[in-house]
Amino acid sequence: MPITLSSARATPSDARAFENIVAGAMTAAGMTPLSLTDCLHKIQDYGARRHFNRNEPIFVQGEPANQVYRLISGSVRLCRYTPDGRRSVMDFLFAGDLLGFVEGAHQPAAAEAVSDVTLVAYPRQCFERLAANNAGVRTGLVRHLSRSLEGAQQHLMVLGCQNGKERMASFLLRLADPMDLVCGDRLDLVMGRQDIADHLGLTIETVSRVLATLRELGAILIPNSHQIVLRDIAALRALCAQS
Amino acid sequence: MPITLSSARATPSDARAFENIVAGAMTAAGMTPLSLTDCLHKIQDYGARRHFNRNEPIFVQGEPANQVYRLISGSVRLCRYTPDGRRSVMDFLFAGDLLGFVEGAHQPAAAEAVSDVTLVAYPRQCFERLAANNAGVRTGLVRHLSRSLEGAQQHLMVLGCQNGKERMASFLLRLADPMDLVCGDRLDLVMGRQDIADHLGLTIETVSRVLATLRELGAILIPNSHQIVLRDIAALRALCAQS
DNA sequence: CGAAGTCTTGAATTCTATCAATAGGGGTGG
DNA sequence: CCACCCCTATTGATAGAATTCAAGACTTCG
Repeated sequence: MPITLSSARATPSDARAFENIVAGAMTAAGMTPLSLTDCLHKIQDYGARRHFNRNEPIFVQGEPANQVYRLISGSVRLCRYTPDGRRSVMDFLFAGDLLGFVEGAHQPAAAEAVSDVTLVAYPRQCFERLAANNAGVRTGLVRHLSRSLEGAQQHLMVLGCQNGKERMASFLLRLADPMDLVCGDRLDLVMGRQDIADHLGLTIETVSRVLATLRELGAILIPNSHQIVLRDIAALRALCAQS
Repeated sequence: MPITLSSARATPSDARAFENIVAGAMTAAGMTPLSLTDCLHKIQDYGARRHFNRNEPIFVQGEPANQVYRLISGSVRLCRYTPDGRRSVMDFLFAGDLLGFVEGAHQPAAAEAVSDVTLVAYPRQCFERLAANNAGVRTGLVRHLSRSLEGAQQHLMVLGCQNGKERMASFLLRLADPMDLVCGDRLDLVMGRQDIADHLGLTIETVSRVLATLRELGAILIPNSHQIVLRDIAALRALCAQS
């Protein structure tokens, strides 16, 4: 069940409604093609709104990929497991992020709720039909995939070239990225130490120690284990110096 | 200069010829949409055939991305550099692989010839025009991006979860992947030890030592530094056991 | 043949993992 | 409201893995 942008296959009756809404939204917006996120957002009432509790699986690795998702609130970890139980947290996703846009028939990774999560799920066939008839959606899909690839490659650099302190600095700055950074900004760490460890290719103990080191260096404050104050952003930037 | 699949912008005169050829090829093939690779292959005489010597840059990180490439022969490393000179080899590419299909205006990574390389370069505008009018090309682009992302995530697992021996086993099996594996198969290592090290997040010395260890375990033979005989494939598979 | 580059091997150091114990925090039930 | 318990996080001591520094062997090529 690949994401075919051209095939004219049977679709649920909702699909036509989707397209009309999107078409209307696009013309109303004055020919500016909507981003993929905006498109899904406009039709989100047609998707199924779902809720997941902390640590609940949204989908598991290997299950049929027949839905695509848009995250409304909360945060999600995207991770892969080895047969012997090791885990790699590929990425963390937050409100507004997209999820489940894969080409193959099965989910190559699992998605789990880091905090309580609300999202909208769309049948994959509906999305494919939407894409088949809407150039803006196709552009958005390509952009989404490109950005995901870009992010994965940046993280490959982190895991391939950086030591513990540098990895943590990169992680904190990436978490803070959306906000325009000012020293003293408070950062919420919704994910636990084990999640961070599996994301950075370290152990939970090393994560703790590295955070303590950054605090001793004066780069951060740790008011509690779920909050970090970025005390010296220049120092953090210097640590993770990567292009 | 994003890869817009829908915009009707001015294109070079060659673009129309591209489309006709591809359209012809597709109908001749009996409505089976061509893959992106096949599409580019069919029109490769319209691209510029170029040659690069060993270690020569094909494009550098940050340069304007205004061409896309299809590798005819030889092998290429795709890598990123940090300001302080560290290098991460994101991937190795071989004959038939695609290169340079990025969304942004600039190359996020560098491409360098590992061995002598022959490739075909197409102006990006031509490709975009082709994609705008050809559903098969769009499908192929999505598939290419999805597979690249899949590969990057698999490598994230390697760097995040595996030790030296396991990384090397994963690397050898991935290199051998296209051929259906038989114990005793000989593998050509076109890339040097430093390339392998920067790909696996190790040092050149560790790469040497890990290879020696795998030889002592009986998993491989090393007739010379550019060839590896896969002596015990089951042992290699057991080492890199990842789903 | 010589020289430069690449690869291998050795010894010491550094970083991270592992094992183990303690401390903190949040929620539940008395 | 407090006490208790479970889960999570921190800290310490030790072991192990990979890096670093250094020297020597092998290739390749002029």
